[in-house]
Amino acid sequence: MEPTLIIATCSVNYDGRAKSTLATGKYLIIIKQDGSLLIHDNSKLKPKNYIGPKATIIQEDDKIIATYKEEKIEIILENVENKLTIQNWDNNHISLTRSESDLRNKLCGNIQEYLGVNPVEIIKEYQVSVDVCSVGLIDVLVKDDKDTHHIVEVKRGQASLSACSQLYRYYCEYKSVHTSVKGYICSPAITKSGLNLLEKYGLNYVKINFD
Amino acid sequence: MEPTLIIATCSVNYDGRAKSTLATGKYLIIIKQDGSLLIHDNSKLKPKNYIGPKATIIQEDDKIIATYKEEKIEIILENVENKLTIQNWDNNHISLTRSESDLRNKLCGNIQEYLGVNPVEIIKEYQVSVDVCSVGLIDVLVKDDKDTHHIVEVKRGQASLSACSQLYRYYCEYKSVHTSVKGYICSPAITKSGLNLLEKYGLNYVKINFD
DNA sequence: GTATTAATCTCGCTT
DNA sequence: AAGCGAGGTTAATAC
Repeated sequence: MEPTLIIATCSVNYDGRAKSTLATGKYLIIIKQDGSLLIHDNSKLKPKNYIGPKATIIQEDDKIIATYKEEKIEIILENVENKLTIQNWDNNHISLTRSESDLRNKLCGNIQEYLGVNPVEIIKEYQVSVDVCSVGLIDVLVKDDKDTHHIVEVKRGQASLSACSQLYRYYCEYKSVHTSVKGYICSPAITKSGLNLLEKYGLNYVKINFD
Repeated sequence: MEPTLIIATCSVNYDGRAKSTLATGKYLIIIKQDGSLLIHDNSKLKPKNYIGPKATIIQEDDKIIATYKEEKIEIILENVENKLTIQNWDNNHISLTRSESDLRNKLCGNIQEYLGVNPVEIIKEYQVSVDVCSVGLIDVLVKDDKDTHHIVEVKRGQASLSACSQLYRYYCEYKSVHTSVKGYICSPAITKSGLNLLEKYGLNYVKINFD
C-alpha cells in the first residue's frame, strides 16, 4: 500500500460492525503502508471514519473502497484538491513513562511503606482462575508473614467506580481459595463513589504518586 | 488556528499526564482549527503523539510547541518536506446506527419477547444511587406486573467479563432497595467467562441481534 | 466542572 | 484465534 494523503470533497459510507454516513464535505484522507485508512475532519482527535490495519484499499478516479473482513468503507470523491504520497514515512516505537506498570513497580519496591505489611512473596499479574475459567488478572498479589494475602489493583490515574468494582470481583473470587484476604486500590486519586464502594465492602484505598 | 499538514523529519517530546519521547523520523503532523494536534507515523490507527483540542500551538522555524493545561508537546523539526494549509476544511457530524442505544430501543420495543414478562413500566438509563452516592446507570429497568424489577445491561457487541461484572454491581446495589430483582445481560454474544460469572450469581443472558 | 459509560473503541499481551 | 485489561484512552452525556 502506497502511503498517501488526499484532501478531497467527498462523502463516506461505512458498513461493518456499525453503519454510518458522513455528509459531503472537504476531508483529509490518510492511507498508511499497513492498510490503515483514516478520514479526518477539522476538529477533535478521533477520525470520523477509519478502517484497518490490513484493509484492502482500491483507489479509482471517483471513489476509494477499503475492505477488511466484514468491514467496508466507501469514499465517493467529488473533487480531489490535493494528493501526495509520503516517501519513506517512518514507523517508530514511542517510549513512554508514567504508565501503570511504572506505578506498579514503585509499589512493589516498597510494599512495607504502602501496605504496612512484611511481604514474603510479591507476585505481579497474578492470574485468578476458578473452575478452570479465568476471572481476571490481579495487578499485585502480596503474601505476608502472617499468611494474609493482599490483592492490589493499581491505577495510573483516578480510580473509578468500575476500577473498584474490578478489585471487588477479584477479592470475592480470591476469598474462595484463601481465608485471610485484604484488597487495595492503589492510585494517585479516587472518585467519591469509588471510595464509597471500597468502604462498603471492607476494601482499602492507598494513595500513591509518580513523583 | 490555521489548519495545516506538515510532513517533516522530526523528534517529539511529550510531558503531561505521562511522558514520552518519539525518536527522529519522518512523520505527518496535523493541526486542526480547534487546536488539536496529531502526529502520525506510517502504521496503525492511533497517532503516536497528540494534544488538544484547545491547545495553544506556536510554530517556529525549527520547532512546534503545543500546550494545554499541564500538557506539553515539543516537536523538534529537522527537515520540513512539505507544508500545506487546508482551506475550508469541513467539520461535519457523522450519523451512525447499530449503536448500543439502537439495540436498547429494540429491546424496549419488545420486552415481552426478550425477557418473557409483562412490563408495567420501562425506564431507560435509570440512575442507581445508594446513600446519596451514584453507583451507576442501569441501561434498562423494567417493572413487571408482579412487582419484580428487571435490570438489564445492554452491550452492542460481545459482552465481556467486565460488562457482566458491571451488571452484578448494579444488581447488588438494587437488591438493597427492592426485594424481587432479576438481572440480565442483553447482547449479540457473550464470552465464556462472562457467562460463567452470570451463572455464578444467578444472572441471566438474553441474546439479541441487530438484524 | 465532575463523574460515568460507550466506543466501528485500539492495542498489546497471554492463553 | 479468543479474551482480558490498559489507555496520555476520547467523546458524549448526566448531574
